[in-house]
Order: sequence, then structure tokens, then C-alpha cells
Amino acid sequence: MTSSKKPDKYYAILEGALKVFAEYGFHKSQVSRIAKEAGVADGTIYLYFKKKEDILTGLFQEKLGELVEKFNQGVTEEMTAKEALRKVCEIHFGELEANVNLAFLTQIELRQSDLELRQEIGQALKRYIILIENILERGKRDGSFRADIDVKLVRLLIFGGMDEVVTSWLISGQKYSLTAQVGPTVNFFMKGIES
Amino acid sequence: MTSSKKPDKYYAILEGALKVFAEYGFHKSQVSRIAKEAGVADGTIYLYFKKKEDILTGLFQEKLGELVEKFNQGVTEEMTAKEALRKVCEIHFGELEANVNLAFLTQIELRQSDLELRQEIGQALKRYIILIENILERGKRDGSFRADIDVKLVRLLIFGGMDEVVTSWLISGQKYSLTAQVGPTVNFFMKGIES
Amino acid sequence: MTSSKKPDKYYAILEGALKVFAEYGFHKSQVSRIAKEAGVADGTIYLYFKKKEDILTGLFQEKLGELVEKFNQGVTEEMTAKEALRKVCEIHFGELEANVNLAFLTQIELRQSDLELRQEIGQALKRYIILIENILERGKRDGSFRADIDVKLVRLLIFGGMDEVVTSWLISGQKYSLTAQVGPTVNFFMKGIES
Amino acid sequence: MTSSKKPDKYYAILEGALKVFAEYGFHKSQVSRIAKEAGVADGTIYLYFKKKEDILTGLFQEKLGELVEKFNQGVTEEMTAKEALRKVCEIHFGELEANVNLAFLTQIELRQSDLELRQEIGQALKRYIILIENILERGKRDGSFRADIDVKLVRLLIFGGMDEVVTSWLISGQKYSLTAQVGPTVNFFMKGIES
DNA sequence: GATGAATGAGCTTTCATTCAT
DNA sequence: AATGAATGAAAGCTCATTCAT
Repeated sequence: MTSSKKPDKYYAILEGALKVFAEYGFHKSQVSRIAKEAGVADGTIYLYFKKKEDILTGLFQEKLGELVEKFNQGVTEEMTAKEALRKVCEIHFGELEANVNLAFLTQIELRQSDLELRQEIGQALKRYIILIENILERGKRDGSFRADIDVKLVRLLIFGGMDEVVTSWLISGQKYSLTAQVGPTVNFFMKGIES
Repeated sequence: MTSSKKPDKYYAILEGALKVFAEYGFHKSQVSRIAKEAGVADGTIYLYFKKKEDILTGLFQEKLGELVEKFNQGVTEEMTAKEALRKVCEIHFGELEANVNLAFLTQIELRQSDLELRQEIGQALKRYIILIENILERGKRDGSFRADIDVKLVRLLIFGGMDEVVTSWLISGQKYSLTAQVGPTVNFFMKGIES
Repeated sequence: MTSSKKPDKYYAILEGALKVFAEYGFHKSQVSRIAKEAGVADGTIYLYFKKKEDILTGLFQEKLGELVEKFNQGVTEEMTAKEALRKVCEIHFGELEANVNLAFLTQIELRQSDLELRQEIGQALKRYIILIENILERGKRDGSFRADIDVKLVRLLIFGGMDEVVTSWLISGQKYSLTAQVGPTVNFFMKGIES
Repeated sequence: MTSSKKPDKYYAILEGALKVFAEYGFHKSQVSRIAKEAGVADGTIYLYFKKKEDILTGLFQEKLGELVEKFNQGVTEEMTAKEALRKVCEIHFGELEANVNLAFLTQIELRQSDLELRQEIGQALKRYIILIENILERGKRDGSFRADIDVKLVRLLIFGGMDEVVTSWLISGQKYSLTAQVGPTVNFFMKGIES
């Protein structure tokens, strides 16, 4: 199903890098270690990536792309805005809980990058951002969400909130269930804290 | 009240580091450059810090400490829980908007650290976290906040939301007013998005 | 008459190498670039040459061989020694002026080699050297040249002189006519500078 | 007497480089080997030279500078033009014979450089070139040299001739006396080969 | 013979850290 | 305490060469 236009070694290197980056972090990961993990020679990496940093970039694009795909497939048009928002949170927490290495990549490594790279990452996440904004717009239109909300700001607050929950779970050592947080999290987004 | 027991050069180095880290990022900042910015010799830095990373740690503790101090001073007991929460957001956005270098430090550099360091940062932020949790507890007790909220979770959601708003503002190039976001942000925390 | 027993690709590679070496110099020329220029695969080069250096060697032998051939054809027995020497200089300057890439090869690249290779080059030039020495011997015998000249030394002085004139012309950017220097050059060889 | 404004290590590195370059050639010489030879750490080299190539450049400038100094000191105003020219050849052959490493540097390594570097070398030799040209001019004026010689061309022929004699002596393995060639060489320059 | 993807040894350069002064 | 020249480990990257197809 995955239309892989790139050669196998490209993906082997990315998988190796995911493992190594997750364990050591980008700056403490040697290219030679990634090569070993991927089962290729050091030089081979440079047939597929121009610089070490490009491995990180490629990893982001590949993995975030897959993630975004899952969001797009999981959230359908027939859902109500509320259902859709809940689904987004379920996928967000669920996917990262199911793939801890990926969680390390997104929550830790993704931040270990300079401003320039972060802007690039922003691009890769754009479709996810648009998805959330669309849900918010839809809710505003059909009256299920308040008319006075600032879509862009609320999108940041929702994304930032989920992001922090995931990071906290990760730093704590994944000692509790992340998906168990979906209910109260979505409830907060819906009703706030005011009694 | 802040008893600065450390010698002047200690702070000179931290100020130099703040500037340099903000401009180049931790990994691309050379110790020699920090020394130059601080007006001391390279070797002098090692009289005050054991390793380069310790400069970053020291910077966090110092700067986050100051920040936490501001929160503690700005949020008083006579405020209602709601007022207190609004104040927290005002200070959070206000301080970082007023000090862009500090914002870079907290939003970008603070993330450029491995898991170990992030846990350490968590410690430095603990008092801020407790402050928010206390406000939430107080609101639950006096009935201004819903009784069924999970304090620890909501604290993450609130902090994460504000954090993302700041980062987004920073990455965008600080093109708009951050403090102008306080109102709608707090409103979201209070009432959620449900109509 | 030149029986080319080597396959076409051999010469294609040499031509590619001549171009690439002339532009980048031996050490900065990649084998893959030569391959591309020659229109063959990288690996193919190693069917014809054992090492990169052997391409240079082959090029010298081929090109210097052609050059020596021209000297031998241009200088005939019926010429006087003086005429022959003038002819040598005419061909030397003329051929290199007409083929700048070849000039780069002989004046610049040919030197970019270690002692070992330079001795090998000496071999390839041996026939040219012998030609000059023969002319000098002949001139001594028939009385047109002084009897007390040291043939080997004078050969070096004549060759070295012409060589320097060509190199200087090349480095200057070929801004003037090289063949125009034949007259005064030969005159110097003949009469020296003493009035 | 040598006004050394540069620190000792600078010269130590140059001396080490001279030895190593003379033995292995520039491209086969590792920086670490030069460092070892100079008795400094690898990194120290980069306190004095920005790139490996700059060691070569520095060496040229230093050594050619010393050489040029010797020419300027050895050739005085009260000499006749002929005497001066003989002196030049004596010093040229004598200095290189006395310092074989330097001879390797000038005859082999100095050529192992691309066009750009050779132009730079040309600058370093300019004073030597001017010296020879001045002698030729003087000889023309006082009638000891022919009035119709092209000074620039003859300078190339003289320099190139001497250069080739030195190189040939070096490649042959320094089996004979170089200074013994001064007499016949100068004689050739003066009287040519015509009987 | 021809290919070109893969290899991996090798080297320059950087820069955190040290220590003699 | 302060200096800054010196250190040397460490690693990203290149590219000549190989070999399975």
C-alpha cells in the first residue's frame, strides 16, 4: 500500500537513524552508528543524504507524512466536529504511544533543531494543522463550537496542550497510559475549566 | 532579596551565553565566543562551570528562577483563582515578549537538550508548576473551577497551550503582539470551545 | 601509420581525462568525472587503467608520443643543424599554442606528480631529448655549433628555456602569441647575450 | 640577524613541513605527520595556518624570501653585468645544492600546485625576476650585452634553463656536482652555441 | 565487456578542555 | 583568580576502487 518510490536502503537508513537518534539524540549520534544500525557502509549514507542533518530532515518528512496520513484517513467527513476532534486526539496519543521511538523523534529530536529546521518541520506539519483548523471551522459553522473563537489561536492551544501531555508522558518514562488521557483532554478542550 | 552570592564574572558569563545561545543555538555556540562576549578569557569560564553544558544549565536555573520569582510576586493570595490564572498568562506572555533572547532560550534552546537535561529543567520549573496547580486546586475548592478536572493533566494542557503560542509567535518572527493573546487564551482555558 | 591497437574506450577515457585534468588539475579531478566526460561508467575505467594515476601516465605517453612523432616528422635529415633547431622550437611552441589543454597537461599537470612519475615522464620524452641531442651533435660535427659545448647540459638549457617560455605564456593567460617568440628564442640559443 | 616577528612554533611547523613535503610530496603528507615532525599537536598547526595549503604557501614565501635575500646580498652594484649574472647562477645552483630539501620544495612541490597557487608563487619570486632583469638592462646599457635582446624573454630563458638543470640534477639523484655546471651554463647564456 | 551502487579507509579540521605562567 | 596558547580526541565526509549483476 505504501507507494515507496525510494530504494530500500533509503528506508533502511531512516529506520536505523530513527533508532539511533531516539537513543542518543541527534548530536550525539554518529553517522557510522546509523550506518551500522542500517546495515550499510558509512559512505552509502551519503549516496542517499547529502549531510547528516538531511537524515533528520528526511526522517521528519517521512514519519510526519505517515502520521498526517493516518490523521487524514481516521478523520472522515461524516463525523461531527466534536467527534472529529476526539478522533484527532485519539490518533495523536495512540500513534505515539504505539511507537515510542517516533515519540522521541517528535517530542525530543524535533526540537533539537535550529530555527531554520523548525520552520521546515512546520511545513511538514502543515496538513495536520489545516486538518485541525478545518474541524474548528466546521464546528463554528454548524454551531457546535462557539462563534467567537480564534481558529488559529485555538489550534495552537489544542496542539500545544496535546504536545505537552505527550512530552510529559515520555519524560516520565511512559509509566502510565497515554490513550487514557484522551477523554479528559478532549473534555478540557470542549468545556474548559470553568464550572 | 535575591542574595547573589556568586561573583560578577559568573553572571557576566551567563549574560554572554544568553546572547550567544540565542543567536547561534547551543550546539553551534563556541565556548570561546561566549568568553569573548562575556569579556573573559576562555579558561576563566572553567573556573565557574565544569562543562559547556553547565553554562546552559546555570542559565536555565538563573533565568527560570527569575521568571518563577516574577510569577510568585505577581500572583497573590487575595486574587481569585480566575484572576490568578489570568495573571499567570499575562506574566508568561509579557515577560517573554519583553525579553526575546530569553524567549529563544526557553522555547528553542531549552529543547536542544537531551532527556537528562530536560528532566533537570523540569526541576527548575517545578515551582512554576506548583503555582499553577495550586491555583487550580484553589479554584476547585472554592467552586470557581469544575470539580472533575484532573489538576495535573489540566496543568499540562494550560502550560503546553501557552508554550505553543509563544513558540509560534517566536518562529513567525514576532510579527504580532503576544500579550494581545492573553484574553482569548485565558478564555479558552476557562470556557473551552463548546458552544 | 599509427597502429591503434587499443579499443576506442581507451582513447575516450584519455580524452575525457585530458579535459578534466586541464580544468581541475590531477588531484582535484574525480575518476567519476572523467568517466562522465568519457561517456563510460566509473567501473569501466578500471578495465583499462589499474589506478587513477595510470590514466595520467597513459595520457602522457599517448600525448607526448604524438608530440614526439610531430618532432620526428618535422625535423628531417636534409635540414642543417641550425634549421633543425629552429624547427624544433617552432613545433614546440606551435603545437602547445594550438592545443591549450595539452599545454596545461604538459606545463602544469605533468609537474603535479611525484618523483617516481616524473622519472617515468622522462622516459616518454627520451626520444625528444635524443632528437635535440642529435641535432646538437650534428652541429658540433659540421662546425656550425661550437665544439666545446656540453651536449647534455645544453639540451637541458634549451629545453628548460623553451619550457619556461611556454609556462609563462600559459600562466599569463595566453595573452600574446607564443609562436612569435620562436625567432628571439632561437636567436638567444644561437648567439647568447654577449655583444 | 633574521628579524623573526613570528613565534617560534610558526617556524617549527614550517621546518617540519619542509621535511615532510620533501619526502612525501604535498598531497601525500598528512597534517598529523607535519605536527609530529614539528613537535606540536595537530591542532596547534591550525593556530598558525588556516588550511593545510597555507602551510605550503607560508613555506614558499618564507624560503623563497630567504633565497631572494641571498641573491640580493650576493649581487652588488659594483659587479659588472656579466659578473652579476655569473653570481646569480652560482647562488642559484649553490643554495639548492646545499639544501636538498629546499630543492625538492622548489623543483617538485612548487609545481604540484594549481594555477592559482603558481601565480602566488610568481609574486614571491618577483624580486628575483626583477634582479635578473635589472642585470640584463644594465648589461644592455653598458654595452656588455647585445642591444637587441628582449629582456623579459631572455629572463625566462635564463631562469628556465637554470631551473631545468637543477631539476634534472635532482631527479637523477644528485649524482654529480651542480655547482660544477655554473661555468658552462653561464657560458651558454653569454655566447650561445653558434660557433 | 560494461555497469554503477556500494564500500570503507583515510584525512582535515574543529573546539571543549587543560595548565603553565 | 585569570589567562590564552596548546592540546588531541573525535567525526563528518570524500572518493578511489571493487564486484555482483
